[in-house]
Amino acid sequence: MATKNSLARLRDATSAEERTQKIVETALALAEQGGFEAVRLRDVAAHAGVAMGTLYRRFRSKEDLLVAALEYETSALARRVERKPIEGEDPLTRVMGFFRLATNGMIRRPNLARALVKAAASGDPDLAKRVASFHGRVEGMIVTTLHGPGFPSGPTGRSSHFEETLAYNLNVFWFALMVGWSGGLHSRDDVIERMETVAAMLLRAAAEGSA
Amino acid sequence: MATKNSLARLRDATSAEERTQKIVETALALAEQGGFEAVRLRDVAAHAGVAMGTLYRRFRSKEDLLVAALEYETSALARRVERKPIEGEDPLTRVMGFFRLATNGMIRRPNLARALVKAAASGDPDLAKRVASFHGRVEGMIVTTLHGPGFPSGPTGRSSHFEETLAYNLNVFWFALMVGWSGGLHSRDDVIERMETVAAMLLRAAAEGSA
DNA sequence: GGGTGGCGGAAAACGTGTTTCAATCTTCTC
DNA sequence: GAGAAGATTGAAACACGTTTTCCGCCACCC
Repeated sequence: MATKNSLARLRDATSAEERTQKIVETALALAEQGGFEAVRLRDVAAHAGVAMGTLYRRFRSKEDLLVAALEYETSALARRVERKPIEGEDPLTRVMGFFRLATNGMIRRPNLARALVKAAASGDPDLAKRVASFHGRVEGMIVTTLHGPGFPSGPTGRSSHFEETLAYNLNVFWFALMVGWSGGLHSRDDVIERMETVAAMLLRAAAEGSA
Repeated sequence: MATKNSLARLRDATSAEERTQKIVETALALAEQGGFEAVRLRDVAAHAGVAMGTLYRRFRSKEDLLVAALEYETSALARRVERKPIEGEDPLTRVMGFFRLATNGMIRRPNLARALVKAAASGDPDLAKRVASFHGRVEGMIVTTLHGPGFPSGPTGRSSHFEETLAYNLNVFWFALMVGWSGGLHSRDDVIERMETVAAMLLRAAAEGSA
């Protein structure tokens, strides 16, 4: 039974982390096809090859799972932005480049986007940490984009409290627009246009405030 | 059976409008006590003295009912604002007075507030009209408050496209902050503080833009 | 006045998120 | 290698939003 151990290890390469990832990827795939309701947890468990109990050990609820999926997607966006930083002369141009990228990335798969937004806006206090983590990541990307390419983006870069507040506010606004889009209140172009208006205002006010 | 007719009519005085209102008020009461989950539609129907079928004839879903409840509450706020308009020298002071009032009004009953916000942010496209109506009302109040007391608030008052955009953006931002509060992302004081920061920025930018 | 059509009402049925439980399997410790 | 501690499984049970089904009542028509 010495092989049992190694076999078990091989199998366990399909465990823990990978198992969780499989669950998330399955949820993403189902959400992309049919939105929030299409993510039936029985199906997720079956496709991912785990039992319901396991799924619920990893995630407290359907919303929790979908917020995890949102973090997963956000990581992909972060890699994209790190690989090819947003270009542009002034901060407004760059920041709008970022929001255009993010918005298009979401809206390219509307069912998925709606499902993720719904989960993130569900208001479940149990999810606060995960949701905050997502927002924090996006804010980080905004700060980096504000600074522009070539700026040390790690903890080295001193980002002022001012910049962080600005990034926070831009992110809040963008998220709210996505919620509105998700609920059919406005179109993709509305999102971009509103975002541009507000970003211009906030950046101008910030520039003058710090000047 | 001639009396049957009049009796039926009397009963019907408890019907239609009043019946719907009773449903909404029951939902509000339950939500105030125990939040979104506590609004069990079986209970709502029982308390309001109607059958499930009736409830579903009036409202497409639980979210629909709660958004209707949100409109109901918004009407109360609108009456309050009309009776005693927000005072203050400059638009920023007034508009912050309004948001303080609205925020406190919501947060005074946190369970209810969370339930209403969740419904409004649910992203169901079927609810778009009702949700848009709610946002429109709040925007109307914001425009009125921006103008200040003594200003014709009816269709007489010419509110520029600029003011409407400003009100729209302020409302979007406020709603997003309420979503964040609802999800435990920040406190009541955070909401007020963030709102103040952004309102100051947007109003300043607007003043300069139109100058 | 007896059929008839339709509006609601009551309640059962259904789907899906969530929980539970006993049995089994893994892993870690000695 | 044996046993303990914990994780996983499979399946059933439960709760609640939503849908469907069936029934009675009232108005209207001949």
